[in-house]
Amino acid sequence: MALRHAVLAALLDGECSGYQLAKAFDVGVANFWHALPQQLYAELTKLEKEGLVAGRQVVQETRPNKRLFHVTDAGRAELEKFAAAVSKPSFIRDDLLVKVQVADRIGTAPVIEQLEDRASAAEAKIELLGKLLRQLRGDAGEEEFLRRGERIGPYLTCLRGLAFEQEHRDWCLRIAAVLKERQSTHVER
Amino acid sequence: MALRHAVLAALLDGECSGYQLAKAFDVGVANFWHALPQQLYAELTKLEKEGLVAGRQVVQETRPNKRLFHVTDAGRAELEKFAAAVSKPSFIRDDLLVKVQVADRIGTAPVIEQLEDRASAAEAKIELLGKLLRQLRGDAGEEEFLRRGERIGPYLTCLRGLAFEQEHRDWCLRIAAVLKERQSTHVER
DNA sequence: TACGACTAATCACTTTCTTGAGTATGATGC
DNA sequence: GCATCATACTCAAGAAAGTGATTAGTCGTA
Repeated sequence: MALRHAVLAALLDGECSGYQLAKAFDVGVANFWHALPQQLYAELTKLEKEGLVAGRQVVQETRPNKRLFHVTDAGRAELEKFAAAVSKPSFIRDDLLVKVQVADRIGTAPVIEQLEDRASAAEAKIELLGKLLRQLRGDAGEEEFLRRGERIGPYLTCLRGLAFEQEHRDWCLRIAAVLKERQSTHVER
Repeated sequence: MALRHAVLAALLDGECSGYQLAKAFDVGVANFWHALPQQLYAELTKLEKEGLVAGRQVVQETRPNKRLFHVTDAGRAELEKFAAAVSKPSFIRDDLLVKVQVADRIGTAPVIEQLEDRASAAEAKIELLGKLLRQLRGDAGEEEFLRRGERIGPYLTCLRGLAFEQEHRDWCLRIAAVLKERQSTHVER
């Protein structure tokens, strides 16, 4: 039940619309949670009903009207309660790992291809996150920023995202190499 | 829809019961998928109905009877199809990250505590995985084993699990340290 | 000899996530 | 001038995942 909290967390950095939120959940926020637009709209509706966020209609001339949401006091309280509660452990859950687990039994070729695709995707994400981090910390160095920066929360989650993607890329490349070498040496499969 | 494939993957290493499977999903298999016993029993039932696994009753004297399942040819085919299909990208999805994102806004103390708990949990998992890896590769060194070992799939996923846990632990400790230092220097929060 | 842990599993239910389609308008590109 | 993209959102249906409780015999231990 943490999508709601992820939404509250994202809205804490300023009023925004469901649409903008959906974008955020595709880049920065994606480092700690992922969701499709439909889920976000649905969650916003629920949160509004429960009084944890409030929305206001913004009439626009050249674009469709939109609703901007912000976190209410009750919403903040809910977040605080959430932060104090025990968190469930985090798990890796990845299709590709299932495939690697059985790759040596059922054929390595398609898995190698996917490992390499994943490595490229991770590489792209790494660059993106690097930019995001530089942007967040401005002129300051990392140590300096973490000591004295105003708002470090998003920076810290991005660091995690970055480390995750780097680890992911390295693993993908290493495993791809291992499987390739085996493919070429013992051809008996 | 990959719990079914995770189950098939786990059963590929030998016939086992729902109960044994549940144990496996708590240690080794947990490196690529996690599920509760109830989910596994339910999935096994479905898989059996679809002919992807087959079970046989084993009557026991001193323990409750059990059903041992193995993957059928159709199940193998399904796994092969799955391995060849594109995999959806993997996301981090972690309560604790949501909390860190807002920690500097709503109070760091409970978050620091949880970060340290997580770090210990990760440490324990790291040791466990280290043992598992040594066990899997037997006498051989890692490089050697990966080149010539019979069954390297589980080893490769464990490597990923290990790297993940190490990264997780390091991040938790670093972030806890950062938040602590801020707590002590600018006390104005 | 009572207590809890282990083996082995099932039932009932809820929440969450995904898929796919649909609406409407303005801006941008070829 | 036609196509596609971006903004902004909604609805419905279904699959997947998660939660909680329950049964019941056996084994070790305090």
